[in-house]
Amino acid sequence: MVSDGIDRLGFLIHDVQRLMRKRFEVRASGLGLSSAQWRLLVRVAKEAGVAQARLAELLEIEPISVSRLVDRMEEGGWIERRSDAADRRVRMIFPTEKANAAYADVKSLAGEVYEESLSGVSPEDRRVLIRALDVIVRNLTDGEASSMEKIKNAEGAAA
Amino acid sequence: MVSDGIDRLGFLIHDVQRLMRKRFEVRASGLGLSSAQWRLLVRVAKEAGVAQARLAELLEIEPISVSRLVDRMEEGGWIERRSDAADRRVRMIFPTEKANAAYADVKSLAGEVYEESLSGVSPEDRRVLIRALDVIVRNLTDGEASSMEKIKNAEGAAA
DNA sequence: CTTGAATAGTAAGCACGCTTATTATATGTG
DNA sequence: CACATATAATAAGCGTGCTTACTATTCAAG
Repeated sequence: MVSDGIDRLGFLIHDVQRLMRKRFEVRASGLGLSSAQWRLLVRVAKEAGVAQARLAELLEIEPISVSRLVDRMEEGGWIERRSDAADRRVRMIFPTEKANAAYADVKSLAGEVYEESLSGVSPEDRRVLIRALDVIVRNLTDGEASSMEKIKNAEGAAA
Repeated sequence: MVSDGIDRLGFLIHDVQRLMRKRFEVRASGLGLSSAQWRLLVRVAKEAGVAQARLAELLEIEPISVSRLVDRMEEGGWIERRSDAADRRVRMIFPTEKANAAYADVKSLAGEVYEESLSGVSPEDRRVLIRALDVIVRNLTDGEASSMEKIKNAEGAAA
């Protein structure tokens, strides 16, 4: 019962997240890109011109968190804010040349960290791991809707 | 090759950690215990009188992080700092009555969050998940030693 | 005993998440 | 048009991690 280690799930996830982030940031420190900035950059690379509010949805963080992250990334020369002529509330986010140039490098760097993390884990177990994590994300994301409103969000995602 | 989803590992871990912490904190908000405080409390409950420096080792966070966490937990009435007569540099940390009383409740609350997270994951896959996460922690912790000193730490852990 | 290195704890300041509140702009309804 | 509501972004301030630098204390050498 206790020996399955489920009671350590939270501690394990917390430790893994902290260690992976740390390792990534040591590697990427030469570039000056944090892991949070990298996550944002991946999205912006795929959807150049995306609005901050949409980024917040995609990254599942609050708009204010995007705002300050984008502040620092703009200072770092990774992204550009441009105004939307059609809706002057909106700031459209574009990757800079610097970001495009670094993209492939940082991607392979992230891949290295994943490989180091998974050293000794069989391909079979890796699949189970990823699948289980996907299920957890889904369980906890849906659960939010049950405890609060956010049902409109679910509709939005389905559309 | 790409369809195994390994390239999403960092994103998944990050999301799972954030969602689990959030869910825990919503549940425990009535108590005023955050997940970081809960992690520390578990250690203190097992080793009453432990020094802050030792807590930092156990939790694998920096002493300064323990210091400020303990500040807030002392304010919240969860722990007590007592001076060590034998070594006046040391602050020994003890759980309060309030902490002891809340311990079992919060533990079962954490268990609920884990169960909700793992809904739909088979016992078999749960074992694989825990095992894989354990391996990742070990891979990334050892790797730190290779890049820095910390070899003495490994000895300490073995003793 | 005195000097110097090591250790325990803290201070200051940063990154990144959050909540709550504010400003500017759009939009829908009378 | 005018007013209410909604939305995009930001501001202020907090929690938890970090690095770097400091004080107080201990301990090892001389």
